[in-house]
Amino acid sequence: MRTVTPPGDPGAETTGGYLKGRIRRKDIIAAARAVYAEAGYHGSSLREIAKRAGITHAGLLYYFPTKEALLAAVLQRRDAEDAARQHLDSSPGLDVLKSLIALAAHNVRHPGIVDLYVRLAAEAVGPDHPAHTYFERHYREARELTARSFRVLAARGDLRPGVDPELAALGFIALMDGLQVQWLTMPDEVDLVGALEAHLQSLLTVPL
Amino acid sequence: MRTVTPPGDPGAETTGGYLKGRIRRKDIIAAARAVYAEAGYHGSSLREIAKRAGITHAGLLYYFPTKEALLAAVLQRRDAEDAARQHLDSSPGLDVLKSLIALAAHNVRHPGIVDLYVRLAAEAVGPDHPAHTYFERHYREARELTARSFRVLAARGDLRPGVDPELAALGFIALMDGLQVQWLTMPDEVDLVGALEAHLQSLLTVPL
DNA sequence: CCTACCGATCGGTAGG
DNA sequence: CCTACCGATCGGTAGG
Repeated sequence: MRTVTPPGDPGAETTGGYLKGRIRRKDIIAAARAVYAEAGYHGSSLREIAKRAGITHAGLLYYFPTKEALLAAVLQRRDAEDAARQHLDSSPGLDVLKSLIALAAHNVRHPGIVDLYVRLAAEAVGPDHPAHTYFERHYREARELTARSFRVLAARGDLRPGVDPELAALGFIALMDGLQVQWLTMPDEVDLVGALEAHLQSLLTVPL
Repeated sequence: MRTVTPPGDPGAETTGGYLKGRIRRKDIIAAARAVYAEAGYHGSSLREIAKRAGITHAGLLYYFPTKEALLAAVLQRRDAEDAARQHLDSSPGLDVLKSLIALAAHNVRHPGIVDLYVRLAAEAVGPDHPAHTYFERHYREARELTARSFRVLAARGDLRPGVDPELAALGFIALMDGLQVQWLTMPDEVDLVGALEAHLQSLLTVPL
């Protein structure tokens, strides 16, 4: 065997290169997501990730030259999937808020995604963490899209008087995150979607 | 020197034993809190904690026989401090909710406590984590105390109609947690206390 | 992509 | 409480 394979070009990720390399990269990223979800980023070893992808850890480093490069690829893939799902770049308004709740409902059926997100977000609060900038951007974008949506609702008179769109947006995103932690800790006692709907309804003058 | 020192009796923690040993335990626990806050539990090493406490890691293990025993002591100490502050065991009602917001305001001035809590909670979502049971209990108790408070408000007519006390309680606790993560990630952009007050006000028919 | 290796670090123990 | 050690594991590199 030992056929021609692509170099460990950072930035190429899952696109570009030869077919075999693209498949390997996809497998490695999938394995990394699973292990990060179970053990966080710092708690994960390249050897464990590589084993699940069916190669050695030195082989993994052929495709992703450092541990951080692999994390970057995982985060990039998450963004690509979110964008592909297209729920979030519709025009601001009630639909955006509903699609955020739909995203939460989707996540409840895919606990691994929630695990990955919750663990990485908590690890990345420190400014030195390699995912810190990613989460700053992620939170800022989510908050601004949500704030715009609340402003649209306010202009229509659908927002309960006295509700500040910026604070409501901050709270809505925070509520999603906090609910995920409690839900992961005790899935049977936490109605994630119900709590989100109840919260949103309490901010509106119109039924959901 | 080498004077008589207490054995590594698990359960004794900071009470009991000789004075010197109690002081050492306190120092070690304080160092552990700081390191956990920076690196999480799994990311912390006994050597780093011991160094900050001014001993070797083998010396630390004389007082706390395993890494897990030290974590248990840290969690136990947190509960003791919360109980000593007595904010939380007043009778259910608006005062409890206000004191939770006051606790958040207190935490904003002590980021290390928030860091410790956020990191450990995220790590402990897995049922195998040594702090998992602690956080299950913690969440359940916080949620129940809050739910009781909302029920008291509802009976008085101070709760906005349509608000379910159980879901509101779940949401209030989750909001606190989620806000803490965003606040740690970008302190300048997040008004933690303002968002909590705005949220609580939106659930009430009376001014805060 | 693998084998084989490196230096560093880990939690824990032996023995005083 | 320390010195000295153990086996295990880590990310990364050399060299094919």
